[in-house]
Amino acid sequence: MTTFAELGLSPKILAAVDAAGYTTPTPIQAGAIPHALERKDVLGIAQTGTGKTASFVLPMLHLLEKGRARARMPRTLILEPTRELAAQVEENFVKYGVNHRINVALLIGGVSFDEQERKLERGADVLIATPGRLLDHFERGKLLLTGVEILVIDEADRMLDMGFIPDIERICKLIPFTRQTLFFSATMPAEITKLTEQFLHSPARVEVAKASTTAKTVTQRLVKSAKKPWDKRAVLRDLINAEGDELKNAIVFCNRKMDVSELFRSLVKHGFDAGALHGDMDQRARMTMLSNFKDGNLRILVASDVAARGLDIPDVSHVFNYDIPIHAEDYVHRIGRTGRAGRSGKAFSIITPSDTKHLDAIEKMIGEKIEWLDGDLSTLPAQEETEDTSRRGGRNSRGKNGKKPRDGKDHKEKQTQPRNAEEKTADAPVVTDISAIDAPQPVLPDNVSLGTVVAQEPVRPVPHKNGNDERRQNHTQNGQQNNNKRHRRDFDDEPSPLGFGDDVPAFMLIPINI
DNA sequence: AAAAAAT
Repeated sequence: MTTFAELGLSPKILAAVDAAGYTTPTPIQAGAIPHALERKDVLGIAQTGTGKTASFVLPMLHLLEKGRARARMPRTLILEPTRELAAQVEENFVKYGVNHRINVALLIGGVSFDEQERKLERGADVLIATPGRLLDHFERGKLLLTGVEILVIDEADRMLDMGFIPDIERICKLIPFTRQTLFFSATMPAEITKLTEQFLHSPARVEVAKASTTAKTVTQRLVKSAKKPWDKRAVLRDLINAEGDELKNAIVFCNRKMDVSELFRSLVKHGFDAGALHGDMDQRARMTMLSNFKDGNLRILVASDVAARGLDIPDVSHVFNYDIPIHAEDYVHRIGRTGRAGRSGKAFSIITPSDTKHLDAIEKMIGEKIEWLDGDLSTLPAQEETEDTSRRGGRNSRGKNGKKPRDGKDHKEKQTQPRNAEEKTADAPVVTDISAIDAPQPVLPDNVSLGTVVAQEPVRPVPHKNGNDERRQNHTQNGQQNNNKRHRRDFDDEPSPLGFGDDVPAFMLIPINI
């Protein structure tokens, strides 16, 4: 079996790898590193969790040992689809670069430009960036890409999903033809193949066996539930409680950011050690949540698919699909967060009657039927509910009289009853303001989870620019860094209006059909 | 039925 020493890496790097506790390269590392050291282009086809990051970080460190960076002219560039992934790659440079003197700059959105600019000015050996912020710096003239010797494009298929390909093409064209390109993708759809033909020069193709779609070490179960949020939340709480001490830490996936916030607040209210992670949260809160979870200071992380792929969170004991993913491949990515490195893991998916289509697609894709934990949907107690009130009725009632739905009679008994029952059991510290999730947070001691701290230190409201505003609105501590794309309601223990509440402008009540 | 990413 190959060792790292045989790959041709410098002594400094070997020492760092050794110190990090690694002795044997993974297949993608053994395959890609020698080619990368020969300055050849590499096309790496590998899933996350295969040691892909080190397969470009290590040879990059080797090649950076000669020469120095000049101001505003980074020597290497790594493109990542999400901010968390970019930050994770930076951590790898810290880990493997302990014996090197290299400047690394992380260019991601959601944080201030100043420090990023300072690092560019000082001369960066390695630039790790998400496409948007990189182009932003470029357009501001803070950055010259003409000195880039190595370009890494990571998670290319995900970049495609996210609509980044035009940005990637643009960035590639700004970098000299003579560069070396290391290109990684988990899958090779036609668009990605086209991109590699365009930007790679006779690449060495390194493909590692696709980790069997769902690791054998993961126990998968389906759990039936009625479709109302409070039903699903109760099912989830029962599941978590039933797992007891076996559940060391868990990621709970929701399909929508709003549901992440809602479920997070509900779990905290019910006394669970929970945190939230989604793309509309303030960047600092995102980072804090993730690092607390990684460090074991947070037991349950409720997340959108921002956490589904690539994030290196070792040793997650449980994954819950609070919502079954809409795209079958996301199921594999999500449950792949557990059962890593041969450890055992459990993945529970909550299934409601309207989820059967997506479930079928998932089972078809993974080529197996997933077992039900406690009887399939046919054993679900009948719901006397029909189409009427829950969605359309509720919305119309608000539209017509402009009242909050909780005041009206439109809500059935059935709907308010269980919700109240749930609320009564609340005994945990309560997060008093939704902006606590979305606004900048004070720096927290490492051993304190964000969920707990925000309960003690609610974010103070800041007056609106116009001063006279009594309506609820988003507030941040200093007016900057508001990533919210839509109005967020305050957290007040009650179902509250999602829109303007009582202040709906007349024109907004005109029905539209698009 | 969504999420992600520049502001």
